[in-house]
Amino acid sequence: MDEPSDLNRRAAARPHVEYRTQKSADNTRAKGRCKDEKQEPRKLSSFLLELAAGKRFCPTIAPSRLEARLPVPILRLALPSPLRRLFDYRAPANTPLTALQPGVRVRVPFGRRQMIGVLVALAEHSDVPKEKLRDALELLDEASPIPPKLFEFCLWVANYYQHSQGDTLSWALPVLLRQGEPASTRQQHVWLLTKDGHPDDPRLERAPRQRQALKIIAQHPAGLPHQLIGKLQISKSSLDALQDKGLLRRETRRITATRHHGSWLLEAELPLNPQQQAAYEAVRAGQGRFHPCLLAGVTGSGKTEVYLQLIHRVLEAGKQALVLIPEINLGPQTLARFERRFNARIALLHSNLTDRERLDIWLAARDGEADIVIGTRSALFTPMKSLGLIIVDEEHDASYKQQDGLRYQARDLAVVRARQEELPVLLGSATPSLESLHNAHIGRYTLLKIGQRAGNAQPPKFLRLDVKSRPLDSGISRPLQQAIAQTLQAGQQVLVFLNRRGFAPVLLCHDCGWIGVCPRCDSRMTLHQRLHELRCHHCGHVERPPTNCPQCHQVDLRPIGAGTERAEARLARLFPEYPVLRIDRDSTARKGSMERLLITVKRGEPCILVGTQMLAKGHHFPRVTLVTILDADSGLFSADFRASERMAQLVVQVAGRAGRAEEPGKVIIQTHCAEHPLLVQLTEQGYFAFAEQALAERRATNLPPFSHLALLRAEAHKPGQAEAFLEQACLEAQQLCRLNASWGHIELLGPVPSPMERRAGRYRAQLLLQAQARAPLHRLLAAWLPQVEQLPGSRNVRWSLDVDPMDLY
DNA sequence: AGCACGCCGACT
DNA sequence: GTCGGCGTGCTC
Repeated sequence: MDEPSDLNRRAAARPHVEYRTQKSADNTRAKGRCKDEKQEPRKLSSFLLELAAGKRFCPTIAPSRLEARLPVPILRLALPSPLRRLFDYRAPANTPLTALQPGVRVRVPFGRRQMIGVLVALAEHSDVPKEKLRDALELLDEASPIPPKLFEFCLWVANYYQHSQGDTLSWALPVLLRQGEPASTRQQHVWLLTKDGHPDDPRLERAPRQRQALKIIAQHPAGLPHQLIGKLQISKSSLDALQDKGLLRRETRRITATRHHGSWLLEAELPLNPQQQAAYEAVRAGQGRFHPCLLAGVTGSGKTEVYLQLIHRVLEAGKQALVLIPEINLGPQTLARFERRFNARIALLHSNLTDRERLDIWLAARDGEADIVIGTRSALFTPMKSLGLIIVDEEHDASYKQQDGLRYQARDLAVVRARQEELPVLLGSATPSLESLHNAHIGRYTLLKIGQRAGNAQPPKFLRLDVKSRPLDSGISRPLQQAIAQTLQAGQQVLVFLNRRGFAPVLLCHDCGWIGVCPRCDSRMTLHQRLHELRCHHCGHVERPPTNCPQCHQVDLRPIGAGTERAEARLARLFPEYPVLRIDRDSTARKGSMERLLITVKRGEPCILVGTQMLAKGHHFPRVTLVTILDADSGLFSADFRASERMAQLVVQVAGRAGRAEEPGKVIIQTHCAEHPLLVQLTEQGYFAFAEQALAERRATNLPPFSHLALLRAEAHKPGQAEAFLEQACLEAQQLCRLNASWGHIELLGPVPSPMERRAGRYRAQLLLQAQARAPLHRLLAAWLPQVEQLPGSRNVRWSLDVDPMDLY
């Protein structure tokens, strides 16, 4: 054999196929089994093995004849359904075996609908009774549209989070691919002159429109894209006529993004300080192998410059970089910075893309036509032809965890993907998560610290302001008011941080004690005074605030506590000569209003910025020299064991907005427990000292990262229903644990009602699983979930499993 | 999840 | 009389 045929080459290149010769390992409870597969002329399995090994090549026998002698293989498909199993189908008639690569999409009948599934495995026969087995309708791809490594990654993810494989693939693939769109780079029609084509052609003397059209097209020697025809006032009929005369031709092209040649750099790289340099060298040293690094750099230490220079090296090596950013509007800002630096094809995946644009980027990245891909957590599922580096910026950010459906943690998965693709991965943050710090401590990640700020910027000074038994005026104590006044008088800006929207979190009747509660949740409604509304922040329920108490009909209804709206109003009265700008989800709801507010701040005149955590992220306020945190206590005494970690991260991130220029910043934290060890640690010795203390507490209480959690949540319309379901599930789990004591110990905590039992009209409960090691937990989950799915109550409750939950609500 | 089937209340 | 409520069952 001289030339390997296309058929043969494809078979040899095929990734490993899970091939089952005997009865499938799962699906064992299927009632019937087909046993009449004896008459097959030869074993399909041996043929497949030879094919996979590239041995079999038979140019004289047409593929159709070859297959005629083989039994029809069974396709095991992942279908977009929450059911945690694969579905078996007979391959469509006359399907060449070589076309059956894992990852190809297959259109199948499912119930009385059609669906598009993804081929996961081939099998010789199925455990499904013959009469139930149906024929697949068609294969949509010649080869897997999804690169084998990414495909494997998706299956890994499905397994880890105990999510349906089909649903996981659905999440990971662009919408258009799930809908059956061809997975090839977009085609484009362009118009070109033929070699005879010339605007001076005598035949056009009496056809001015055609002549004009030809002139325009002549100006585009590379071809004029068809979409521009309308814009340039060229009519379809002129084009037809010109084509008939043989002056014009149409060509179909793949749209390819080509890079302008030359240097990758558009601007000079900044010099790195020794710590930046060390971090840069350390990551570089890991090129081409799995090398997870945690870059812990204080705010303003120039982490981004390290990223940029590392990416530069990746580009020079002819590879691609994947950059994950949190789910706030940092995209445009990041993109702008990258575009200023690099002459490269940079794609930004953001929420406003059309399905078509998303598919185009997906394909471009897959085919190596994008050099850098920037995006939020879902960008982690972008196929990359030759990935060289993954960066997760602000790795501690909560938005990396998806909170519904497939509840994945993109930061953790970035490390998994890097391990699988043998790449360095860089997690960066000024306030690393305790999980990542722990991983660094035990040597799983390389810890890289940048302690100094770039330039001459001074770190801010922290001050704990004890407000015990001091009156709070809309949440603001007298000493704080004085500090604000001084700062404003000195011509500087003040940032007031309060992580609570609205005017007041409670509306109380002073006469009878009535409180405005949400009719659908176990929660109090927040008063929004300007909107004249009582809002539930948990379900979105809105009502008019009453003028009289609904219970005693008196009129003395008082707002208790303070949110940003109240702080803003109070500050505006206290400091009428200075602008007070509020930045939270309510004040920036309208498009562009954030930008307008920021323009005022950037002008640099003294002003007060009041806001929620929106203020803590991304934006820099060089003229802010005083940061005040109105309430740090909620972070110290929450039922949630991660509350203090989040509080510390927020405080440090907010503080990082101040004192970036020459003026040193000051941070004042109002608290009722100024001597709280965590707070003292944080303010006097910094985030890393705090983190050590917090980690020691986690170790002592056996909480993550020193143990591993999974949370089974359930909610139902009737009270008690969710708990009853979880009780059933718990019994199953106990039984599994008893039968498999060798798996290792797993603690079952609950079921208990959720901390806020009723939410949006549903009663919620949860069952927590805690294990010392990952493996026993996952062994249990894998055996348990199929049982939970079968539970009789599972129809009446909405339930979901959260592996590595971020909050226990 | 979807989407059927199936059996009981208020309405053209 | 039927339109439609959500309980139960199934999807290879």
